[in-house]
Amino acid sequence: MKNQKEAGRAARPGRKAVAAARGEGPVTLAMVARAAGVSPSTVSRILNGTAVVAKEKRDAVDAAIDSLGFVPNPVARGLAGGRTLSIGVLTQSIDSPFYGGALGGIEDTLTAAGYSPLFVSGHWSAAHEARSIEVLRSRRVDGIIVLTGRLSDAALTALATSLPVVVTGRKLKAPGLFSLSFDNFEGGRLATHHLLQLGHRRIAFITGDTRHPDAKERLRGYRAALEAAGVAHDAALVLPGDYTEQSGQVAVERLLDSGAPFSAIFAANDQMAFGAALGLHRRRLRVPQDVSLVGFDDVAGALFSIPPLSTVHHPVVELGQIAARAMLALLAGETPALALPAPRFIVRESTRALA
Amino acid sequence: MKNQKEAGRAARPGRKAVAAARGEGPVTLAMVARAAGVSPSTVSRILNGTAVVAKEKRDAVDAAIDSLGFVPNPVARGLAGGRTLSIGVLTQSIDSPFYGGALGGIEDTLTAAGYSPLFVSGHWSAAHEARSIEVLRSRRVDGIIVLTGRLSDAALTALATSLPVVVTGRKLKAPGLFSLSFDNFEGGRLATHHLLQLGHRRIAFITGDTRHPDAKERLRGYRAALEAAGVAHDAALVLPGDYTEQSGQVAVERLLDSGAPFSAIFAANDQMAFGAALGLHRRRLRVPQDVSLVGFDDVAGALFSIPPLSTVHHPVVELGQIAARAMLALLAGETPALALPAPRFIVRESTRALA
DNA sequence: CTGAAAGCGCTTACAG
DNA sequence: CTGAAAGCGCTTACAG
Repeated sequence: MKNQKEAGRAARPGRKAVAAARGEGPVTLAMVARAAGVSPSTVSRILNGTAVVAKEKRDAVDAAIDSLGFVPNPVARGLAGGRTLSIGVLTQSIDSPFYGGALGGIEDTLTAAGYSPLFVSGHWSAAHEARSIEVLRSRRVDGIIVLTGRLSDAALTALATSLPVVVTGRKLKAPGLFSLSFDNFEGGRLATHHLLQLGHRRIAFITGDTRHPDAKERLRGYRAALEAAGVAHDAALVLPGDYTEQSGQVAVERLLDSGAPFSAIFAANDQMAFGAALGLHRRRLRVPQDVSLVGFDDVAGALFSIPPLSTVHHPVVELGQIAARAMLALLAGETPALALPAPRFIVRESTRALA
Repeated sequence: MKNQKEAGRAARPGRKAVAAARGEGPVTLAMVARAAGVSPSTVSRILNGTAVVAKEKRDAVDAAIDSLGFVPNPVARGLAGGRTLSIGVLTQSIDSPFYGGALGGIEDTLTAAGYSPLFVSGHWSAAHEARSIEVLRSRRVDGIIVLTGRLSDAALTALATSLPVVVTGRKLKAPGLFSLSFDNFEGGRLATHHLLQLGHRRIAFITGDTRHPDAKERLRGYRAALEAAGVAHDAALVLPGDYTEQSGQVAVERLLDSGAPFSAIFAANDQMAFGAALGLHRRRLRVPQDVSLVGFDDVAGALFSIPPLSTVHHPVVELGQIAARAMLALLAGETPALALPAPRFIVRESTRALA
């Protein structure tokens, strides 16, 4: 009997000894409870604000937490309570120059609220995205933020029935789902309008992947601005692109080879604008002296390109922050009342009035 | 008695009903065991390859797993087994143009091995990094990959006593720790050598934050190359920078204002080279006609800068992949035998022979 | 307001 | 080779 008890008690010190040897101090909630002279339930309730607890017990627990340096184990919390305090974030590529800012905004906002983001990549494929979502679910994230991507609206709506979902880049209404979309149409209009104001009439447009709604909207904005200005639309001036620098460069080569006259280029994103700039440079065409160039997104590099690129500012950091705040609201059972700032056109040095 | 039993049994269907209503199917290991007619222990052992199991039971379990679509819950696994199959990754900024590639390499390699990366940012502050490491530990990651940063060697060595650690950007030997360092000295030498070969003698150097070992090494490489070529070192040609575009631009302005003659600039990273290029552009100096310019790192933007930047290729994607593979090796109890590729200088269009 | 107890979904000695 | 049992560190009805 005594031996058994000894053995039983020995288990704890043994564990602690091991932990100590590893330079670690895995203080558990039970230890805090013991130190404070209350039950684990009470400690848990104080931790979670789940119930009102007598002030003196609360103080004793707080003191114990401090002195022991207790940090709740999110893993155990996840198993027991069903909350892991982690939020899945589906991005297309963890190192996208475009989404980088959004990831940072998400991380900061979530971390400040005690949540951890779990980033997974979709690699621009619906299949990959679906797999990544599965990883997220198997990790029991409390919610999922989807940065655009190719998942169908139906898939997202279905997902939202089991988890709060925040999605960017589309307009979707469904229970448990909040969507956030940037006004790409207005952005496209703004950029084109800027060029028109400078006297340009022959304005080429390099499209993004037109399977994406945002690419479509930007194109629509371009057309609407031309139309509003009474400029006839010329199909020869619309070149296909896919949002990569490479495609921007190729588009310019084609445009030049086609012989169609133009005095300005509007690339549907900055990366293609950079490629276009290089394409022009190769043909000894100067920006903005010979050709005015505008981009879209205002990625970090736009400020230091040569010349600094005039572009539509896409508030990606805010996008991330707002997406995260919307998720936090959803988690709190609230209905997010948040929206993205309107597009602004940033005039830098890549455009000039038509002589 | 009957009622109790009913109530007891009702719990399961209730839960399942809820789950079903949410469109979810949280199949548990216990369900698999029941379906296969074995004990949970056996299922667990098959899952983990922890013991040899009779072929027929194994087949039955595999079949049950397939038909039920069972996915083990990593959260429960983490609690029970002490392994979470997640690896913490401490980066400085989730949206760094430089580290982006490394994060992608880490993600791909880890994901393929069934692990999930948990990215946290240090924001270039040791205090922040320490806090982020705590988040990682509280989440019970199985190991931590540290991408440079400001943590002391001692802190990392201590960390490695409780967890496998892989650190980049320094040379450190300690139990449970593997370090991976790029030959920045050689890279600095290579870039300078390229300029020397083109006939340049007055080569300015824009440093990184010299508190970082890599920045120091690059500077050392620059000096060594000059010395080897018998070129006197001129302190007026060494300008302080901090790895930002902004600082590169400022450095060039200072250099120009100082009146010190020079025909080439070696910026300790590409971002500063971009800033320097803009600074030169502002003063109507052309690259490479008037000034040759080289960078370091070969970030994505270098290929499409104008002109495309000659630079030292820093294999960041491989860095990430190798760091992840080293972690996997450490986790398997092996000693990683991995190293980074040697630096290569990439000649593009920002340099030319001195007339 | 607060405890005792059961349970979250696994893993792992402990015994066959 | 395989089960029954205990336990990982929490949370949450259930009873006071």
